[in-house]
Amino acid sequence: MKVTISDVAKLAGVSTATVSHTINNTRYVSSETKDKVFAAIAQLGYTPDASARSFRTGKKKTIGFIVPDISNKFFATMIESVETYLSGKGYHLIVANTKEDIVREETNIRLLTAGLVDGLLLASTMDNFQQLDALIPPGFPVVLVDRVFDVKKYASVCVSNFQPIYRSVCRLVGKGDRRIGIIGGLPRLSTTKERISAYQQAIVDCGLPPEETFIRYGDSMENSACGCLDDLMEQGCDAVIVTNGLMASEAITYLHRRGVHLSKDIDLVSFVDYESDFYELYANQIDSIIQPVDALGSAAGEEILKRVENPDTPIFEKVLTSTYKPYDQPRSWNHSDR
Amino acid sequence: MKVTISDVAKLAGVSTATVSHTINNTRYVSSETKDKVFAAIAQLGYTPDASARSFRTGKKKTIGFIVPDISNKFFATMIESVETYLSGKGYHLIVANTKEDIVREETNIRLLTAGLVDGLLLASTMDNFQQLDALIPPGFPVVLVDRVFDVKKYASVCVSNFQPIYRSVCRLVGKGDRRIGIIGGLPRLSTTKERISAYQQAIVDCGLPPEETFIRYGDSMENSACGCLDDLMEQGCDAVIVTNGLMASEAITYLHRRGVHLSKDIDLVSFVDYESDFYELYANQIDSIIQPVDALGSAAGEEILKRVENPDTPIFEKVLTSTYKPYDQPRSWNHSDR
DNA sequence: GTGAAAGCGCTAACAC
DNA sequence: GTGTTAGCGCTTTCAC
Repeated sequence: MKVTISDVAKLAGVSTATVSHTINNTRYVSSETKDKVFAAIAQLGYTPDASARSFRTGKKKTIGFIVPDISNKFFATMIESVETYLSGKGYHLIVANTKEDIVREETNIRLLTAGLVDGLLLASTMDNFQQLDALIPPGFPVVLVDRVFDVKKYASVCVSNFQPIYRSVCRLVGKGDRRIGIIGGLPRLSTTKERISAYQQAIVDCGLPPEETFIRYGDSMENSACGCLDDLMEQGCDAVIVTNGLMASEAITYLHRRGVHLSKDIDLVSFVDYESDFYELYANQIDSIIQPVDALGSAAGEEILKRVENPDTPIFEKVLTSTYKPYDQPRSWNHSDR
Repeated sequence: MKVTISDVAKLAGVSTATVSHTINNTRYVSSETKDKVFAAIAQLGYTPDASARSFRTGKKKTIGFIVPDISNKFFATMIESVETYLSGKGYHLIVANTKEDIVREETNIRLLTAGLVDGLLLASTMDNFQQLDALIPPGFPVVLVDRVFDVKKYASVCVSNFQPIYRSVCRLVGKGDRRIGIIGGLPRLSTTKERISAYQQAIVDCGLPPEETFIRYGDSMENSACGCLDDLMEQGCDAVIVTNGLMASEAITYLHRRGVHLSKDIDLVSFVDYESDFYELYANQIDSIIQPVDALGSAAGEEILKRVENPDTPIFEKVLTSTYKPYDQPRSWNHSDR
């Protein structure tokens, strides 16, 4: 049978209040009493019931994290770092995976916010902010991660998308490339939009003719990059920018199989997932944009806990910067590049 | 303010019992009453509080899954498939990541079983069964996943490890290789032990001299394979078996960088993570052992729910089989190979 | 066909 | 320094 706090109290010869306070260090208890309580706990093998506790306090000590694709190393690594951060603070993490499916996301938001978690980290696959907003109970702590919205109602933690893509284009142009294509993720995502618009602006700024057909969109998941790549190569692109690590691996694999040589036959720039094997293998043949995944994760953890513990924390966007790693540092100026 | 079941009852002009039964379809309610209740629910925007509910019923509708390494695609994919299975049955999944750390595993087992989840899926990094067993509350539903123990106290879902490794050795020998090395994962894991012993037995059966130094162990995580590989190559191995997909990617990358050609300079056999890019890229140069990850995941989900819903379900081991994919099908017999 | 009411195990006033 | 006790929101017996 389940052993409860009153069993402990009875055996220790004290009240349940004392047992509770002893366990939680929440008011003074004399050391003799403490000893008795702990002895009773040990003897009975008592473990406080987490659901009774969270029911009573309203605190679950759990954060939900809704990710679009757990098998994408970018998110897997982030989950890892969020979890490490949270568990250091005594919190748990519930992960839900939407596979970039809006309906799955809706379901999960509803379920998680209905008393399962204290706060929500959300890398949303939605594009309609109203739709999202309607699902969040008023006042519920939410931090958007990686993907944001125009309406700045929720705090967010993300990575600057504009600068590295802009720079990519400039470098490619400087290298002599004139037909520069780009493969984006799902068009509805803020990350995709930002990256594409950085590309467009850079193309114009560099004096190249804008070609709508050089912009191709994948689905941000596996097995969507090759078609785009085919398409761009058919159009005679001499350089391609890939805006997501998963699609980049695919692109590299595909080019390799087709016997296309990186940086000789075609220039590639890509977001890469740090420490992934592909990064190691091709780091010297492509420009890499390395996102600070671990930092993103802990920042996300930090922000959501702030808001769980103090709901009045002001809204703001935290923007981290990626590292741009040119594959072949050109003769450099005397001063730093960044 | 929070809207509760009695607010709904009041507005609908019925009792809380009726509201509860209406929501849960748990006894007959006339359709007029139902209508009133649903109208009130809609009007107030009522959502039943999950923690009150699970406190009351003792059911959390949540399963915990403790994995050793979430950034390993094998486990990431499995999480995905477990979650898909569970959410179809109205259950949630809490994932905890141990990074192959026994202490983190202990902490997580304790936390999850203390009222957070109804059942536990466990891909344990422990080797001492007693230590594990002591952490599980008596009667708590547990299913071991991928990694098992000699003592068959808990149900398990895993993949046959012996046969594919044994076959690997035989094929390599048939190809003419005589110095066959193997890189295992953490030595304490059942998967590693089974694979190594399959290797040893096959070596002996094929009449090769057993060489202890041809057996090397990584840590089942990233960045541990290269050292082992170096070592084996220094010893003049002409073939290497890698027993885990993550380490295989590394091995391939590393060989590539060192300019060693697969299947020419060295033969490689490896567990690969299906659909990973490396698989695509090198499938035609190495023998691959493909584990049925999705099937593992749904089997794990199925088994744990069975046990959550009926604690008396008999213990048994479910063993799935991997697909062995020779890289270069030799002229084959008329009948099937398997 | 529906209501009243007793708790589930715990925490936290409030009281002494 | 410790005890008493009122609920948290829900489900579910028992009663009508």
